Amino acid sequence: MEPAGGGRDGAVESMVGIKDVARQAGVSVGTVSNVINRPDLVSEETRTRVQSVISKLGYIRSESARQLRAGASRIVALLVLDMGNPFFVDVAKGAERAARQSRLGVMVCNSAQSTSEEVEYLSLFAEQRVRGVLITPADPTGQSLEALRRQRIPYVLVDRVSADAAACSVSVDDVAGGRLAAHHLIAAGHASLVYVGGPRDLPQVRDRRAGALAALEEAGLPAGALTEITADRLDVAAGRDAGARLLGLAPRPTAVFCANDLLALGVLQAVFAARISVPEQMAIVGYDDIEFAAAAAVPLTSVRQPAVAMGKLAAEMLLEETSGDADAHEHRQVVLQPELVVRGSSLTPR
Amino acid sequence: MEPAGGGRDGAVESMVGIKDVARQAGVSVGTVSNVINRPDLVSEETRTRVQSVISKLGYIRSESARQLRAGASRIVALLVLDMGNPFFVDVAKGAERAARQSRLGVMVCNSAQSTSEEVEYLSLFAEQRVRGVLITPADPTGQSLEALRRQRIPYVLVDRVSADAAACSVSVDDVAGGRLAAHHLIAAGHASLVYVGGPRDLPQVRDRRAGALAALEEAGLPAGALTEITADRLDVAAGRDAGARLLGLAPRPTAVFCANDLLALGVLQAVFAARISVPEQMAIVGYDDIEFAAAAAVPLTSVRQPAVAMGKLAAEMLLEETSGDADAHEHRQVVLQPELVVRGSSLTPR
DNA sequence: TGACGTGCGTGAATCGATTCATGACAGCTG
DNA sequence: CAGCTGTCATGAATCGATTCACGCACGTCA
Repeated sequence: MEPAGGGRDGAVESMVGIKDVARQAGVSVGTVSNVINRPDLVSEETRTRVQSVISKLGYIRSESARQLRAGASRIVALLVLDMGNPFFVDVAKGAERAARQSRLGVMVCNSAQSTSEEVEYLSLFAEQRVRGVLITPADPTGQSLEALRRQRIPYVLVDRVSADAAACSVSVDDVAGGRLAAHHLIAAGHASLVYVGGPRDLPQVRDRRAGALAALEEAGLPAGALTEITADRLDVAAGRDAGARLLGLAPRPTAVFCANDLLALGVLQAVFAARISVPEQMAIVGYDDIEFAAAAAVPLTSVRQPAVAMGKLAAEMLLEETSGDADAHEHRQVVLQPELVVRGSSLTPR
Repeated sequence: MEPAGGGRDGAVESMVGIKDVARQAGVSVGTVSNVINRPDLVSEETRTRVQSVISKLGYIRSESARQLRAGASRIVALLVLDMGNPFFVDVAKGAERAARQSRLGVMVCNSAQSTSEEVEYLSLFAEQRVRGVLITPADPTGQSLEALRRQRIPYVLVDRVSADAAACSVSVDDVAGGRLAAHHLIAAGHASLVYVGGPRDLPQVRDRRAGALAALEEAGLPAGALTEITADRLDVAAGRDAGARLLGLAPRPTAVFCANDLLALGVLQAVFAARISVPEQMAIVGYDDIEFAAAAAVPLTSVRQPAVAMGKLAAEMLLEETSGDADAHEHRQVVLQPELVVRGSSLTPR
């Protein structure tokens, strides 16, 4: 295209490397590297001269080369279950924030709850020699984690507790969250409630239910006071289905606790379509406190998870693990506490 | 460290490289490389032997080294304006899908509409020598794009039209979308309507308004039939504010068209709180058709953008550009068509 | 004056894979 | 048998940065 260096600056030919800088500045490549990485080893004069050449040529150092020597890259991977769920978007925000403070990038990927996609991504991460992985595993057997361990890739579990303490983890106390929600409904005068759950193999779903049962027991109510509806996924459409089933129950329930906000929004929609007023005739509580919970036609009471904090903390723990000696590191299991946010969907009628 | 291959597998010491494979298999490193990259150059026998050593040692090739020679990495960057907007999440899904078919990874990052964050990310991408960048620019001056061009990083604009045709772009015809929405409301009998827009410098906001005006004109209505309310951001909270202002208008509007679904949800919530029934007393149309639009208490009529297709197409165009000769490539401006999805929030009363 | 320390810079080795010119060897032909 | 072709494998050069042992110049002190 362009004849021969006709352009304004020298950027016509491929990429300017450290050697070009060294030549222009009349120093060795080692010195240029020192200017960049250990400026205190270089004399004031040389340093400024090299710096100016760097900016004149628009030199950008190659991460590939740097990481080839260093052994690990400056990228942290985040593998979540569902990018469509605002909860995980918040986790990603937190992780990104923490990573950027160390000038690291975050590669956010979506396993969409599929074990095979998870495996595929993990192998991509291994090839990239990522600094570490933040993961909410989709694979219930734990083989994915086993693979990470074998390949000596540091990882931190997000929204999961590490069963065998073989890694760090950051999670939220789902039993406590379930208890908060159920306790709130019971205190409002409801003597029985419905739990709209999801796939049985999700720890979250089980724990939140366990918390609700605990709250019933504390209130002296029988376990039979909890009716259960099982959705097959944790999204809005599944919530609508669950809502329909809910309305078929007799006597009609007055209080519903959903395993997540997407389900709750679906339920709310079904209930609203049936012209049943919320919260007067039916109280609804969700879980996660996503932005859309507050934005629903009837703002949704929900159990807030510190999602951003969780992502941030997870990333920080990963950085901590990968910066010091690997041997000196002790795995930690951090469990954060959820918080009830009361809104219109569950206010006591009077 | 290790005396002489004493462990179960060799994985105890650091990382197994191509040299280890070569030694074990009794061939040269060049041959191992050929087995991986050009298997047809290697005899059946050697190939299987090397393959088996590879899997026995659990060899994983280093992307850093590979890309050092190749010059570019196997990562595509996606820089969006707002990760919290499900629209961009869908774009990301599409891009990811296309990228994975070529065994590329996507690094999704969030500029949060901040020019400075955008700049920071772009420099990270440059250091990483990413294969290319998919970007919805936050910087209105175009300097970010200028920098990309100077550094010879291929990029594709997403949800924007390239003004000077200096790059590929994939966008949706926002004027047509605005026209669709307004036409729908006019056809339902509304003789005037309100446009809830956002920041003036966003092309989307302007174009959708222009489309609405065009529809008015086509229907023989005066331009004054369009009242405008300007939100300062494009999120739910801003929508609530706009809704409050909307309700203060006299006479009360009967039809509202919002520049995006987040705004529309906010408006819907404000309107609902004021006990005004939708769509009987007020019709509302949004834009983007995010999942939560259908999930609203009154399902939201919205202009659907082919977000997933857009992300997919953008990624494919980028791959096309980066795989062939850069010189042979001709930049294309693809404009997709939006589609009206009619739901409860705007059904004609009778 | 010679020994020594210090401050600054050099240049070669290195990371792990790719690529290509070269060579070894087998099989075929005239 | 010499000459030629084609198939495979080799090993060295290369990508761009980091790192470290070394050397040079200068100053200080005994």
